[in-house]
Amino acid sequence: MSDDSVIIEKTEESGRYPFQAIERKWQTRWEASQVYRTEEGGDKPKSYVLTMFPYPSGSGLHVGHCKNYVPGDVVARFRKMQGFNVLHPMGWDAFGLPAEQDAIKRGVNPRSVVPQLAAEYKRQMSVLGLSYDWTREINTTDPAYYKWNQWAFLLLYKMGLAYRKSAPVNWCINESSVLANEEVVDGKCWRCDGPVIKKDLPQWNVKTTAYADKLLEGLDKINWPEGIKTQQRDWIGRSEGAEVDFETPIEGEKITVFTTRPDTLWGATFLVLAPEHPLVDDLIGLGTWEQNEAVRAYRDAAAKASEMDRTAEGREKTGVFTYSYATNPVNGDQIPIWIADYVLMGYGTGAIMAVPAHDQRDFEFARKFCLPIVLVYSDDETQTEDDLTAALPTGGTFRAAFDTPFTGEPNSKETVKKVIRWMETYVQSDDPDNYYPLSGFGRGRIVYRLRDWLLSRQRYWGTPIPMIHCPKCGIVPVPESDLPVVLPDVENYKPTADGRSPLAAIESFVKVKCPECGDDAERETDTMAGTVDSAWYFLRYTSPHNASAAWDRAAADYWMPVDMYLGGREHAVSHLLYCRFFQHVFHDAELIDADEPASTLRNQGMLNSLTPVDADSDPRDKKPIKPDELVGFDRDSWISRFQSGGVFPAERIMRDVETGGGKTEPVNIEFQWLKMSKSKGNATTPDEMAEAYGADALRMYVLFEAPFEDSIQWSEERMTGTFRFLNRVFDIVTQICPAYDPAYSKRLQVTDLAEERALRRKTHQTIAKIAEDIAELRFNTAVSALMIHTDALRRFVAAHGSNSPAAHEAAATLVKLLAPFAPHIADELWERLGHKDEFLFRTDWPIADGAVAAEEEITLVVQVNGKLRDRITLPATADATACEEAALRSAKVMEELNGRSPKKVIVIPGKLVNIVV
RNA sequence: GCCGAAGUGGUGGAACGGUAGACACGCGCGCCUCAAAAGCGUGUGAGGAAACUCGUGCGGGUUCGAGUCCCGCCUUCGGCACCA
Repeated sequence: MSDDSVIIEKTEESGRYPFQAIERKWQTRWEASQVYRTEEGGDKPKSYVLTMFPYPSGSGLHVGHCKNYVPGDVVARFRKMQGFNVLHPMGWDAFGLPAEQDAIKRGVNPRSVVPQLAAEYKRQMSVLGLSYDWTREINTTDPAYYKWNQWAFLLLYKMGLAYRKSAPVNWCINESSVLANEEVVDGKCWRCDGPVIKKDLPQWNVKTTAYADKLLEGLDKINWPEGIKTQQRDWIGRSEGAEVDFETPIEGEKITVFTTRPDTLWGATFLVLAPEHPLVDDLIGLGTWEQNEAVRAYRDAAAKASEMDRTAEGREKTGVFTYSYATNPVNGDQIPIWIADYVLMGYGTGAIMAVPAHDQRDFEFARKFCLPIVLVYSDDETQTEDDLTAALPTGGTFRAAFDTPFTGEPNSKETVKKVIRWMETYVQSDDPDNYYPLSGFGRGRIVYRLRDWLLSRQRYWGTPIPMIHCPKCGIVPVPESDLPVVLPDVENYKPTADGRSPLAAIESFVKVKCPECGDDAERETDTMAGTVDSAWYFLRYTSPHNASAAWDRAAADYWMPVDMYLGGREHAVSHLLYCRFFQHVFHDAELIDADEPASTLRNQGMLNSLTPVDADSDPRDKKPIKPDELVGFDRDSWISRFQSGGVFPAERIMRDVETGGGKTEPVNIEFQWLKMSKSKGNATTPDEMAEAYGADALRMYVLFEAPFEDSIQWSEERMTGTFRFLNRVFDIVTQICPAYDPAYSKRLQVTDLAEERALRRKTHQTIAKIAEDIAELRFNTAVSALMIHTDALRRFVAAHGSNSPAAHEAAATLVKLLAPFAPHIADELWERLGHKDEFLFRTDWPIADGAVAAEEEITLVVQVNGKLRDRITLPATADATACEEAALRSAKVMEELNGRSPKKVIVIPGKLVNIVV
């Protein structure tokens, strides 16, 4: 390593430390010596630090990515120095639409683009000094990776968790692609904002619903942010209630509804079916031709309407009567059957009993269509339905009018349970005058809002689903020994007109022999959703090169679960739910010990950039304008102009795509803090910042500027703070270097010099403080503590010179504590202190000596009636009595008391005395 | 509408129920310099000459003591939204 021991001197004229040379030098050395290779085994504890892996796009990294990657890097480096075996890997989540769309646009195969993009990301990550073990790099588009997606799919299939079903799906017209529910935002496609309609296609689904309860229970034992847990609970949406059967005029067909309020059955005055309900067709035909046409028209309109139209805010209830009636099982009433789109086929049974007196939606529907309203609960028996202006979901007692065992019961969960028990056992009566149902017309049931995971995509750039359709044998899984089913090259990336994936057009891919009968068969042409790739990638990192299994059992059991998982809040219910599902499935299949993927999860904040936007665009979502589209754009002066005078006019260049020429048109400009992204034109690259201030200063800036979970308002100006700090560190440590004795600890002893003791105290307090702060992800206060410590050292050296072992201890400790945050300058200064051929990554975290860290004196705060009146310095040994006496002796207190005697004295020894008069 | 997070100087932000504003940006003054930049030192919540007083979105409460805990509002930002 001595071959490149470049002597780097501070460039005198600039007054800045030579960060560029230092960073290049150490990045080269780290790479050459493979310092970040994961170590396993020994008797060290393990720590798996994982940052969500990126989708490598063509625009590369910007400084906003530092908000994700730098904190993880600090934790990984810290744990390593603390003596853990650390797994800190990185990879590429590279399947999916953006690469494919780019391919369509530019006519290139994503297969050839992904490695270039990944290489560029990797280069930029190295510029930032991130300590990834690149020998464990994974790429989801590598057949050696997605082979195991296919293996996992076959496992789900064998476990009965994967099934094919023709179902209405979200279909984005623009992208000609199926979307998962969470990919539909406000009824529009999350990616292109295009309209989303319902379309019937045979789809592969996975029974996540079978794991609903396990996914709920698992939340209780993991240390994840409460907000994420709440979102997952809401998404799963467990709801306890009952199914109730209603007889219909159609022979042998019942309508089963789901209700959370079976206790209000006596108030059910009509039924409502979802337009897609299978019985709708049978019910049509019982009315006149015109009537049936109206029902048909309504159903067809509902099918065509986009999700946005159907769920639009404050929308008036719509619906249509089927001219059929069902029988209310508790009283034999014939109640009308309606169809309305506020009832959703995907939830419960797709049918409800409407109880307008106690449900607001049913109430609105009943009032609009003049349907009867019957109160089941009321405050008194004289209350009538006519007075109602809104439904009464709570309150009141069960009315006497219904001749049930429930008269007088409160409107409560207990009553609901009683009714369910009664329903399940209710038997027919002999009394011919009363209508009584057959026994068991209803039963308790739990339903979930969670729907099964739709993972078919009619797209090219994804993992082929390893299934074969045989005319004789039906659906046959590809034998495991034939995996991977390799994604072939393709000429055309667009889906076929019938909605099948581009793979359907490749005969050599589609044509296959059935593994069971050997006859001609066809391959499945759907590919998997990208969320499959990320649902188990953390397991692959534990043994990324294993060719015979998705993971090595021993390695996975050693590293799992992830100890610290860092990523954005936007994955709350998609990725973070699916990866938990996979982990539970693998656990149940006895393939892994851990049943949860990550014991601790934390969400970092965003990094926002002050961005010029079109002031006249949609106020909730103002359109950013790229700087190069604005005539005479000057960031600083435009921002100050906006801040002093608000919106102002400018000229925007409208490029003509065909001719390449441009004309301008007027636009009103304002500035908004928007999440940094290349597509908005508001991004700054880490390369620029590393060039101007160094990666270390950039790292420290994103750590220092705001708490980990908060957003940062990007400001290059403010980065000067951490940059100046690193310069001061460089100056003071290099100043100490000539006198520095690496064996300083032998010379450390109890000293008469108070300043020396104070410096050592600060050193040891800082060690403890930084360790605590990193463990809690409080990087901003950790950086602050480093600044305070550096300042203490500088003052000490200014006053007492650099010969003191206390100063050497402070300097060496400072460099070590700095290492997780600013690894380049730390390694450089460590070397300059004489520790040749060492990497701080491989050294030990300093140990705080509690005795040295203990304060000698305390500042006693003296309050009178809770107001600060005096501060007294006392020896740290002062006990409660000494504190109280000192406080009462205080001249300021005597003046304040003015002869009055204290009523009460509160003493917190060593801290505070409060005298109450 | 429901759920979640948060409101502290000119700015980003500190603060186990115990000195509000650590640390930093900006700004003022001083040193260095022919001058500037950089750097170093120093000051910087508001009012006041000072002693002091007032100050953590608003209104109550608990407490010897509240930015912190409780109740009710207001505002901002996320997420969900006819889920029977």
